Amino acid sequence: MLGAMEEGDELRFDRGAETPERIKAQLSRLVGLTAAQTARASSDALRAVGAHKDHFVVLAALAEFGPASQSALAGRARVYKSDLVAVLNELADGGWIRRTPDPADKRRNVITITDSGVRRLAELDQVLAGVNAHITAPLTREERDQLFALLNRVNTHLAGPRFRPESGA
Amino acid sequence: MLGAMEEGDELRFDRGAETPERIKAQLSRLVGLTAAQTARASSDALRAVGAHKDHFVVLAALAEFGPASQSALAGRARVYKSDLVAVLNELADGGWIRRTPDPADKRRNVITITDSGVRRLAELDQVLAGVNAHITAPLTREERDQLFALLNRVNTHLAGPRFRPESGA
DNA sequence: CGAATGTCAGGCGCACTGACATCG
DNA sequence: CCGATGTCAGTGAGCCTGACATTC
Repeated sequence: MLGAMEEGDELRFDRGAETPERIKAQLSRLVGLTAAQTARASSDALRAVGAHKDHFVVLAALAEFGPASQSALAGRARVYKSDLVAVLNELADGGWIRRTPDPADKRRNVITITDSGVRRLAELDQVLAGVNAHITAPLTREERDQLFALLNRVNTHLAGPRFRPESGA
Repeated sequence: MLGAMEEGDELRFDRGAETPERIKAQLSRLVGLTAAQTARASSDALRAVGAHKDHFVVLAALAEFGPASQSALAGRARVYKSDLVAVLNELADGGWIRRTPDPADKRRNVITITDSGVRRLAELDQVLAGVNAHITAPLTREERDQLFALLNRVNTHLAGPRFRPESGA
């Protein structure tokens, strides 16, 4: 109750930013919840150059694996095929990919990355590298590598189960 | 043109099977984007017990700093005051907090955590500890501590600028 | 008067589901 | 017929902005 609180001056800290140390500590115990913060930084930076996360991921998947059908692409880039449609539209509008019907299977489109798409990918890659640099500014080089290594393992571990952008399921 | 894409590769991932290594590597170079994955895990787990992230954060802020006005609470818990209203309604419905008008300042409400609120907080804490355990399963204890320490620093670094749930701060 | 407080109404982006026509 | 493919429509939570009445 109010017992713990002494005549209303407890509520008098209106100006800024006390640092809730313990809350922050608890929060960063949550890998996930802390994460949201940093996720914004990436998507903000991408938005600044007119892209989304999916643009990057899809272009990367194309660059690595070559042309693919949309559903294959969805699986690789871990994007829902329903969302992929819009992403591909945008990428096609930018001239970064080409979407051509597959003559061998009329249900499919073959998605190909273009030369400017490769350049676009490099651009986005650089943007994201900048974001990472900013995010990890207080860390030393070794610590940064360490962090990425750890996140990579966590990520790999989580990737297996749990995610199925409408594969067979 | 279809050369790079073979047949049954599609979406078969029993144990991270068709996991695009380089994409994953690129993704986890993005602290932020990797983050989104893990964030889901936390909010899913919280939803399973009928809570959101904000429930946890707000209760934690109350437990640590004691009773507070809504705007002070918003600043501490880093929640928008507009969203806080609904959160407090839910927490009040659960009997976890009490919202009483401040006699000294009729604009304000004094938010107090109840005994069952403290218990609720412990419950949520445990839920999240479980999530963390799951997320960081492949890591050793030292690595896990290391990861949290690094994230904590990153978090602290990012917390300063960029965020101001309208407490003017 | 200007500033703060709580509240409500909405917006935007993102992960996700479901249905549907078409084709193999 | 069964299943895969691409597409569209729509949900729901999260983060965020803006306005507004009341009180200081």
